[in-house]
Amino acid sequence: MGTSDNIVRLHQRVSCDECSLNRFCLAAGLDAQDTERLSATMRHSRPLPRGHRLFRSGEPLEHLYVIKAGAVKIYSSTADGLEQILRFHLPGDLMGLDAMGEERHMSTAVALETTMVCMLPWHAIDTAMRQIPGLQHQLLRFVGNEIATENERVVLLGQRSARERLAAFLLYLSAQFKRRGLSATEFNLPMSRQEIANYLALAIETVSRLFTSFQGEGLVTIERRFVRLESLEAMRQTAYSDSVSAVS
Amino acid sequence: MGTSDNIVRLHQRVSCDECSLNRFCLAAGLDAQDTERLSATMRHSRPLPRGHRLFRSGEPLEHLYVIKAGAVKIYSSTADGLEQILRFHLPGDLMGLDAMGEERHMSTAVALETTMVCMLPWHAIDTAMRQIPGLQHQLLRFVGNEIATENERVVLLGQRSARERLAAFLLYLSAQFKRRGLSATEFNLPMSRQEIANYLALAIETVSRLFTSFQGEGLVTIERRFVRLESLEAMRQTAYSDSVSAVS
DNA sequence: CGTAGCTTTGAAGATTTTCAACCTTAGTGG
DNA sequence: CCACTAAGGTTGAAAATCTTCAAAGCTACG
Repeated sequence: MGTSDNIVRLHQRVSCDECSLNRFCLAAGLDAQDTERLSATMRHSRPLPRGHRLFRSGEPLEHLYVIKAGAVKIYSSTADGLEQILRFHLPGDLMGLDAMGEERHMSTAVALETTMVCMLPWHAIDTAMRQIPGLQHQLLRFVGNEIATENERVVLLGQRSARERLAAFLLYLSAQFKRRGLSATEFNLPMSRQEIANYLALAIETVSRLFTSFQGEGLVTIERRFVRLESLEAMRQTAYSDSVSAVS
Repeated sequence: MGTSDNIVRLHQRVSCDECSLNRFCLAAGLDAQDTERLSATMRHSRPLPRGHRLFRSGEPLEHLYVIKAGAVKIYSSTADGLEQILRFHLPGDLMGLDAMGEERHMSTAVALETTMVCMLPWHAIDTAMRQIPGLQHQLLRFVGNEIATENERVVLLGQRSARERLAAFLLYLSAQFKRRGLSATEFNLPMSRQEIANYLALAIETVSRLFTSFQGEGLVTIERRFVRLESLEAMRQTAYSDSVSAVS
């Protein structure tokens, strides 16, 4: 038990039309020829094991990555060796955009589970952009959304209690899975408690206790990495107004 | 006393070559004609009073703004009315980039003191980008840097204590002023205690106490909004390793 | 079956917030 | 010119939240 039948595991393969082509080219209004030209430069990774590093802080920007299957964490390391997870990525997500400022990665990307990616050479994108006006526009949109997401993250860390943060995190995952056609209420966490804690800027024990507490209130059912949200509405209550004590 | 002679106030006018033209066009390698064409679309605001709103969350993206003089805070409002200041901007800074994703502002910009800005119509930039390859490249660099800055902010909120955050904030301001040719060790805070507290995700009382404490340790001299950093090195110690008790 | 790694739980402790009061400064009107 | 007021800032004490330390439990894997 734990993993229900209707839960599709993340590492099932997603067709590649779904990733680069669709999100990049078609949305940018490219014609078939342009799409073909760009996708020819694209390389596909073999399955990468848990812990595999896609890129590392400081390295020059060589590729953008689109996840085909699996999950990835992006983290930043401070001078004194502390790590802060900045975001998690799921299939379909584009990674590496934050390197565009300096053409150098400012963060490190590591696979959380067996992961496959498409690699788009940056120089190919760079030259394609000069010829295809829609592409750069699309890219700016992506980056703009990235900033908006980061902003929400600062609000989360700045304004929300531990309880609210964890609830918001579960809702965030729920929305991500739903967008990918998976269950919004039942899923497996791709990351460890330690990684959740780090992401939410909490101690691992705090996360553990909150999970227990959520379960006690009937908000969720949790079994190791399996999560079932018993009520999205109650979870929203918890995420956005802890002051109004969350009764079922 | 408080305001020394050698401290140039922010609201002294910065020449406009300094803002849009320089940062945007010249850096993008545009020729004189292109630069001229783009700068012709640019509008200059009259001095805006403290509290003036430049743009508001939800509004469609109409302009990018470059600060000529003054200071601006960017904040995001949550559904339940809480505000989180995302960043402060000083003369020369470009604002509005985070609206590119949805072509709609996701945050609100308000003048902290009397402020003057250049307004660049987004449609002009958008069309110019299609013709001038260097421009979009430059824009992507800007946005990339914005993401890198946001990342650092998440690390600050996630990994640093109140003490470390405030020290890092003072060093951040110091660097900003230095970059603008002003004193790195003596300046006036453009924002209130409340705004500092909100930015650092702390209670206003905590900020106040820390200022007092810093002063007691001889790290700074503070008088209302005037700040003198007595030792940048000691302040760095405080910002990055509070564990090693900060002795002069 | 045993070990290693991750997770949970409890108790004590630290940091930060909240509440409440007071102080200071700048602006206002008598 | 001076007192008054409002806004912002400081300080102290109590309380809450979250973390740390320590130990034990569980699961997966060899």
